[in-house]
Amino acid sequence: MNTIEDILKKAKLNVTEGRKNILEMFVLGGGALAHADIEKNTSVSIDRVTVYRTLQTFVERGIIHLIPTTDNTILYALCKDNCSDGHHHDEHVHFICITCNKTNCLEEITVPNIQLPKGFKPIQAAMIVKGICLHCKN
Amino acid sequence: MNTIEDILKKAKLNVTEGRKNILEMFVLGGGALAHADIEKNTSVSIDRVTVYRTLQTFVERGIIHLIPTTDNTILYALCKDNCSDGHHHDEHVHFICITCNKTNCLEEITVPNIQLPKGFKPIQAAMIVKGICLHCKN
DNA sequence: AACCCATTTGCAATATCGTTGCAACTTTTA
DNA sequence: TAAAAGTTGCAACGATATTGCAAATGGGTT
Ligand SMILES: [Mn+2]
Ligand SMILES: [Mn+2]
Ligand SMILES: [Zn+2]
Ligand SMILES: [Zn+2]
Repeated sequence: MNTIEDILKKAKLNVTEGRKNILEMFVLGGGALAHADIEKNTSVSIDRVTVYRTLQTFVERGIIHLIPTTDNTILYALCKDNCSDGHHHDEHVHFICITCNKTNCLEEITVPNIQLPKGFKPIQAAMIVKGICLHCKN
Repeated sequence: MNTIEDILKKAKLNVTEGRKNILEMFVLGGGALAHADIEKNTSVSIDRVTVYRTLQTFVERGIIHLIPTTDNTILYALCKDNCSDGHHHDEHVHFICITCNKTNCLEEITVPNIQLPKGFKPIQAAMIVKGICLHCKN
């Protein structure tokens, strides 16, 4: 039935108006969101602090993940199903459109392995590509 | 003769105590630095605002470059010689050691090209690798 | 439905971070 | 050495983020 509530329950979180609202923005909107996007656009009014705490909780429970950015803003996007609790599996490439300024998770593109200098041991890698997105081309 | 002053002069900047001090930290230290590192460790006391403005100026003149991070902190490192004015050529991989917490520019490793989904046009790419660095291994 | 208890929320206070305008000071150049 | 240009520090401000605590809400029970 209701996807939004299911996600919250699966994460063992109480289903509250605020959480439903915020999660809905991720599920329906599709793209990446910043704290400010959420604070401004929720239908119900939600306190700033609650937004911070909700995002933090969602990250901890594997509902959303932080997106690396090149301009030190903080962005979040929905995780895939197999993320949970403290364990994320979001090693995909992120694409930032310089026209519409939206950030897309390219779930199907994984970060390539590269050859590091001798002595460096890689554990995790992130890749951010900037360019023109599908909708903004031509 | 004095490398520090040369770099400043080449960038058409006045040679001041503050700038010499900050630039020296980059040249001697070798690694990446955050605003806070600089504010705390300069031998002469330099105002917060001046540090901000100095870093900004150095970036504009191609002396240092911003380093992308995954935790939305802002880091800077020395540019290679061929960066100047507003034109940077720092598309190398950055390595963050999870032990010593230092960030290294891997100047010789360029960010690999990848195949994006149809319709996405790449313009610039960044890659950040986390792991254990040369000095912290074993 | 009324209750209890754990969880969640909002508010106020506080901390950190970064920017701007302006007057005083320093560096460069003549 | 004096004028002009460039740079700095201070104070004020704005944005962003964190914490403690009391009030409100949600989930489970009777
Ligand atoms: Mn993603
Ligand atoms: Mn670098
Ligand atoms: Zn776009
Ligand atoms: Zn290390």
